[in-house]
Amino acid sequence: MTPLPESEDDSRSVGISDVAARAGVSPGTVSNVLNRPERVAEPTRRRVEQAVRELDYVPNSWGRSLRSGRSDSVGLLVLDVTNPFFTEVARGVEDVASEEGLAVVLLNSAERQDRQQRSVRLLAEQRAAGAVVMPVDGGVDDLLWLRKQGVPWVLLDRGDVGADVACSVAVDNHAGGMAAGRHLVGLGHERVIYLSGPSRLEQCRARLAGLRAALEEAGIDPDGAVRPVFTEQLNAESGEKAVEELLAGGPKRRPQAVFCANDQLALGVLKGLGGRGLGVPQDLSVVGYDDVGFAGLLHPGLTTVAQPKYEIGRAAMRLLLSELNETGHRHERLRFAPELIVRGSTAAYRG
Amino acid sequence: MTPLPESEDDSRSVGISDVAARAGVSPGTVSNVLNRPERVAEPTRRRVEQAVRELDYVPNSWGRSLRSGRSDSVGLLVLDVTNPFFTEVARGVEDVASEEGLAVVLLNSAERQDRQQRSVRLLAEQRAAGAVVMPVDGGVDDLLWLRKQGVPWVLLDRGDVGADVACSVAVDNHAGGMAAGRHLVGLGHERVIYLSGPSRLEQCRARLAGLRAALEEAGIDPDGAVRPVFTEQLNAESGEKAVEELLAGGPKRRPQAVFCANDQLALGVLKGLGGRGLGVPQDLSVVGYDDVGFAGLLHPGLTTVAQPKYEIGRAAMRLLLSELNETGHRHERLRFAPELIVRGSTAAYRG
DNA sequence: CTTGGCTATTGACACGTTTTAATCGACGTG
DNA sequence: CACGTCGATTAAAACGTGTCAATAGCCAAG
Repeated sequence: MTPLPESEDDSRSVGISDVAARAGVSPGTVSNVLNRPERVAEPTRRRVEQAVRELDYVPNSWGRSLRSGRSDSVGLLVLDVTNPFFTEVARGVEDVASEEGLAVVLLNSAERQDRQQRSVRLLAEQRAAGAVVMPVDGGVDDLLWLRKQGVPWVLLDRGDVGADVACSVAVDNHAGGMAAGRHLVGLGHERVIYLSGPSRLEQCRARLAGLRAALEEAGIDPDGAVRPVFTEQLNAESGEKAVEELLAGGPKRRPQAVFCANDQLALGVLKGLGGRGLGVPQDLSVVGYDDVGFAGLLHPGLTTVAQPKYEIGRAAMRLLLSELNETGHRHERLRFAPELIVRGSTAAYRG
Repeated sequence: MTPLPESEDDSRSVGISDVAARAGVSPGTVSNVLNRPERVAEPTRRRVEQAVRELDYVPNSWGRSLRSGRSDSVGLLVLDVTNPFFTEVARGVEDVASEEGLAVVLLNSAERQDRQQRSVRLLAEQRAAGAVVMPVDGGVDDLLWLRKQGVPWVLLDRGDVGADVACSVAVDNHAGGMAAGRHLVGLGHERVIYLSGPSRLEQCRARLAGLRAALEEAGIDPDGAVRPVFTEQLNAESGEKAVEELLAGGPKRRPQAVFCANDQLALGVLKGLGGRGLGVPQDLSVVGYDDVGFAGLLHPGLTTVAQPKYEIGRAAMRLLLSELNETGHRHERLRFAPELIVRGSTAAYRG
């Protein structure tokens, strides 16, 4: 049996000089035809392009980057790949990057400091062009080191870090908490629980502050009216588990509303309340945060504070691009406004 | 004012030869100390390590890869970053890769052929060590080209492609459809709608076939009993929109159960039914597929066919690793078994 | 015919590493 | 003392590309 006349790439991969040889020109010319086609005369360019096609040549980006000192991939460091908030952001980042011909390396810190450190190290070794980062809540020392290594980054969803350190894009969490608070006050609720994530998260604290500000604004003493309850994680299991604590104190002291730092938490709360025979919104109003995909599809629909997730991702990537391109760059703080979306899970207090 | 005695990295990035100079050895020795420490004598090794620390040297992976011909990053090409099924898989892939010191480049084809092609091209240019791929349903020509370029890959969630082409890991969709079917038959349902995604998706077709097989097994003619309804996409919006068609034909011909190809679809269906005043499971049973996070937290809980998403990801990455390491590699087909999870959304038919 | 100017192309080097073969020094053995 | 051996280190050659100064070719002007 004679082997099929396969194409001739059985050898090691084909390099720029192979193409040059085939087209009867020098490697430098091939490089020019690839990178600055205007500098090379029409007929030679056509010959080279033909050779590229015939040999199925694909340039080696290591060599390119090594020589030019420029990489065309950026990092995206998130806290949790499985969180719908982050994936929506990731989609935004990816879309803009891909428009620009940049590849996105997704890194998942799983909210652990050591994994963040490893990821940062990797970005430095890869000499990534830049990164979009949602840091774990410890210090930003890793990140500062990364910038000193020549990899700039944009901060995502951390409103507390100043513009002296880096560009950042975030949503005004205080305003979000306030919007939720005003809504609840408007419905007549005066005894509300704030179901927070871990207290170390700046986002959680800012939302609480907003909620309290809304009550104060209405002449209600926030210390008496809002009780914060902290959970270990921002997921549904934590929310469901917290229900017991929410209801502690018996029916007389039962809260009139629960404002959750997260839709996942709210989901767990809804589940837990349902299991205990409490109706939403008849017995209790529930407000979430984020407006993730399922929020509008629950029954009742979840009233929640929406964040422009996809747009956040796009904006962060754009900020990074401008930092990469502009020569005299000044850091910029971008703040989006959250939007309250009223659905069926909140109703007037029937006192 | 004298400037602070900053560390001396104001110059361009520090290379291996800088370290060598500082430690009073040759670059080769530094390389050895980094890669094969046993070959270098104790005192020199210590000197070099010290110099590395003092200069804060971080090796440049381009140079390394260029020379050694080996990359330490693998691609993960998914159909939709925002789909919880994929993100869970991604987490599995990432975890195994990170154990092995490999970086994962996440690429999103958004189910579009052109974006898949671009991604494949990128992997070739980057000379990725390998890839885990969930291809769009067109042909696998792009992928075959990629392998010819020297980048091996493992197929994910596509049961129809043979082991002659590549390793693959998937879940037995036929068995999953059958499990759902048997469950519904056991509850007495004999008029069920299969709410499929696009008919071109092999997964959707296989699940339908399984459903039909279960009915046939019970002595019911599948052609009369199950009506397939196709949607454009596998998301909640499509599911909600499809409700109208599900109910077409009036209350007399109303289906007794709906089996959805996807939990997102099922979510939309639940929402749509609720809006029309139909109760689940009293008026209609609903079954989903995947068992994504919110499935158990809905009210009622969604009966669904669970897939070991995280394990799939891990297995795929392991398969890829073995292909990278083994010399004489033979492609392997790995098949996971789905598991039916019965919750509140299904009940016996009250005829 | 010579000179100058312009364009298209070419060599050669640099990028930061790894790796191989060669060198060096020291030490034990005949 | 000569010789071989062995371990530690080094010098130099790759890897595939981009860039830049230099060159060849060509035409028009002097």
